[in-house]
Amino acid sequence: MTWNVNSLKARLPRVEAWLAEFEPDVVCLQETKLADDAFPHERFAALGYECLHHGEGRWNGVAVCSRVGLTDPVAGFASAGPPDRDARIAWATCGPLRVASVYVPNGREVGHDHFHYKLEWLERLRADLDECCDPAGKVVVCGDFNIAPDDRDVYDPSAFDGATHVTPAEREKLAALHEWGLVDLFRTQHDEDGLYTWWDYRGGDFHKRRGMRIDLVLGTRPVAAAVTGAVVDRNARKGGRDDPPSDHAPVIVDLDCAGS
DNA sequence: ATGGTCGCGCAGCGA
Repeated sequence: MTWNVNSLKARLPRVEAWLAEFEPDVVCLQETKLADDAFPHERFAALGYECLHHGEGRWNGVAVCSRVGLTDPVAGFASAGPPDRDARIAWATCGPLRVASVYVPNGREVGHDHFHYKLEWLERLRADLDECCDPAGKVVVCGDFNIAPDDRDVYDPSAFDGATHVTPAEREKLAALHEWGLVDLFRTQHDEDGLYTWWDYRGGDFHKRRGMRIDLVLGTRPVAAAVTGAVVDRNARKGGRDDPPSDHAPVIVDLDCAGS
């Protein structure tokens, strides 16, 4: 499962209730907005999870949590090179899977410095795969990509003309991940449009079904062959002042890992 | 009605 929680501090009761109900084996979180020493390891341990957190405090922050073991943790990019300026990726081995939780830079506006950072960040993610992973192995890269892979992943493509998340430049970087060997696991199960993972808080967008599918679970072909189902839990996007939701919903992919 | 919503943290930025 992957979920951009938009502050784990603000979302902890909701995340705990969700984990207790669905009991996923591997959990990737983004936008924890916590420093490492503020991560509630004991609360996750109480639910059976061992966690790797990579955070900085006010912004960003990612985690990989597992109840099937967690080894070989890497906080940040795994490949050679200078450290990332933000806390946006963490790698760990969970059972048979090599897993990355990623929070791809938003980009802000096309042409903005942050947009170039986004494109370079995606190139660096490809370098992690090239240097540290095998496309014949069982690798999962999931999280908030801040890219809608296709026009069917956006409620109104014309509303995003000239905006980030849909440009050819961003989609080409995503294509480079597919060329390496990653498959969009959700799309192995569902072809239709209108299936989103993020809705703006403003304007009642969630209730008007104005969203985007920008949270992705990518896996190598051996993983794709094991997929038995995939869903977005829209219910987790519901709620009001007494139980405020993240602006993202969790994406769950079921794998049959018998024999691995 | 010239906004609209969050989180962080206490102004205004980032999403």
